[in-house]
Amino acid sequence: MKATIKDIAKKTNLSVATVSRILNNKTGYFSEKSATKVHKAAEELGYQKNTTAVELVTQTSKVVAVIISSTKTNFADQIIDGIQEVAFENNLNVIFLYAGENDEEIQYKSLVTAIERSVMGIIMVAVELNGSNLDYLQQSRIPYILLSTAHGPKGSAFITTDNYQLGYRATEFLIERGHRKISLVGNDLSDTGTERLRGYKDALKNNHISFNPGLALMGDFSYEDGITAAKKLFQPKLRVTGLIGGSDMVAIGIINQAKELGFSVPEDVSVMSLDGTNITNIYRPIITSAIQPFKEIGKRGMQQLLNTDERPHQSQLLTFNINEGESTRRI
Amino acid sequence: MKATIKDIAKKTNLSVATVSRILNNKTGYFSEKSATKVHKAAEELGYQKNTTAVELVTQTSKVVAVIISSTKTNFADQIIDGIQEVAFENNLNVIFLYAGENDEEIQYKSLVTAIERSVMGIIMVAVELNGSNLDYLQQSRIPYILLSTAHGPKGSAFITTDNYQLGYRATEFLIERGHRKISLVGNDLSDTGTERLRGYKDALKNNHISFNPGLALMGDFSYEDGITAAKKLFQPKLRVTGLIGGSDMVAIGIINQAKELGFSVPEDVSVMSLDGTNITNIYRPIITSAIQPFKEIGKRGMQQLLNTDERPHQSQLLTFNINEGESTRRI
DNA sequence: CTGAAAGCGCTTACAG
DNA sequence: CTGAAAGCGCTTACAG
Repeated sequence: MKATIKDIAKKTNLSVATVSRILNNKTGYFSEKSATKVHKAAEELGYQKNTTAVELVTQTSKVVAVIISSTKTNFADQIIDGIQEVAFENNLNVIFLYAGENDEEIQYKSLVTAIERSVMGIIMVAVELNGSNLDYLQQSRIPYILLSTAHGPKGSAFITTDNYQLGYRATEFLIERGHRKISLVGNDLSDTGTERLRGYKDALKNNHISFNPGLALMGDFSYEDGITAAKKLFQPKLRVTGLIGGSDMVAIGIINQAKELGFSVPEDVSVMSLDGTNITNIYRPIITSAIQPFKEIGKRGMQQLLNTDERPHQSQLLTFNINEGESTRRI
Repeated sequence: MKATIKDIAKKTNLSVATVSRILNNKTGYFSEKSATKVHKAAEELGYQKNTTAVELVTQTSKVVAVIISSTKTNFADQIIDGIQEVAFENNLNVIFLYAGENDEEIQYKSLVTAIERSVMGIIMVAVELNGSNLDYLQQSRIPYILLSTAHGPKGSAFITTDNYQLGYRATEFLIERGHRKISLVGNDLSDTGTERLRGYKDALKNNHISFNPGLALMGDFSYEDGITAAKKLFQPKLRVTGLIGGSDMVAIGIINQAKELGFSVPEDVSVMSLDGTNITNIYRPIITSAIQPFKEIGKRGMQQLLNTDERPHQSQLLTFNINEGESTRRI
């Protein structure tokens, strides 16, 4: 059996109340002499505080649960880093739960795990909550925030990169370098993808380029989306000069398939991406990319959760920079 | 305030005992009529079970804590998948804690979080525990297991790929293809790295190639290790024909730096790696790699934790296959 | 089928 | 400075 404060009380001939006060260092409520005895006994018994009991009696928790959509989303690493950094500064514990790839059942199970433990807050990373899960989350009354996803309705707060600008400025970037046949590839049909598409269209329009629906290929940000798009757009002949991948993986898919078909990047075709994780620096050619501030998204998410009491959650759209690599060129 | 079973009891004019039995579906201990009333009241009150209280009173936990060394280790994703799969089958909850990159303080904090919650088991992924943290973990009496790391001493159980064979067979693979000047790059000084080095040396010896200490460059499995090694071994002229990177990142570092110096892979030099994560298929050239069974490591780790009672933990060394990509050739 | 009671490990007014 | 007591939300023998 694990030792409890009762065991310490018995061993030191003190009450559990006094032991508790000493262990929690409630200065002024105990004598040095008792303190020494208690600490010695605790040490000898190998005492471990039972946080579960503490949380029950104090009705508080110092735990934030982070629910992540999947382990396949490599940008989540940076968001996690940001969350951890702020949590560490504020002496909070963070537990992570993986909710699979849009799997409603696993998503629900991870919500249950977090909610039934009465965590102090929940951060959802890149999770598209379906209706009933969102209801469940809201009903719990636990403060929450959505990162790297943009749910307009239902009044949930979210923090993400400005997806409209992502679409707009990437398109503009290629236009400024002489491209006019530009494809947008691998974005999904959620707010994230549709905002990017809107930005793409507006950038074309403002530069007097007519929108060609055949060049906006939606998907789910996957490597395969890039492969598919390249097959479609590069055969029987190159129908575009520039492509924007909805993620780094999409861009790499495009480039690999371009090579497969005998085209060079950026000599024959320019390719850029919209995430800018570390892989863009490690791949060759180095990939031109809009670098999303993922770590900052994580930090702000955690900070905002801590300020719950002061004001209602507010959504934030963050800005970004475009890093010019070796996968694009002026034509 | 959140609703409790006491609220339900009041509303239904039943005792908390009966309410508890109904909510836990202890068949035979309640009438259909009461059950209906209770479920209705629970629904109306938005009742949420308080798992913290349940764990306290039943003195059990259905939570396994997984402590991961860092978000930079990309193979951890597959291990996580394996762990989740088995946990899901067994109706267990898994919480993940990130412990930084060999940071003793964060490592300790994550251990505290897990231990003070009396989780039913702890899985350490790619974590090198220092002495006092290991003591702390063992003292807690919570079952634990180490994945993808090999601590010989202190009787901890671990599951990992056979690192000796990894070193041996990768070296042999290159020797069979005519290479005799072979370098091993980027492995660390822990059991993992030293076992690989031992396998490398034995493979050389068994093939009558003398060991050259200048070709065994240790490191910490990083991209930079690959860059550094290539600078050292490729200038002023190529001093090796084949290299084995201790991780996919090390191999990519070598290849990128080779390109930088004007060498082609595999025409001028062959490079292979010892992880085999997805990036080896996405990079070009496709990287020849010993594919570690990471997902299997995760599954077995979780399974073994579940069998704690039956027999003491046992260490396992798993086998692997080598996938021939485009980054190596016969010479 | 149901309830009263004890208890999980801890904290904290209240009283001295 | 210390202790007795109540209570956090729940479960479960025990008794009926």
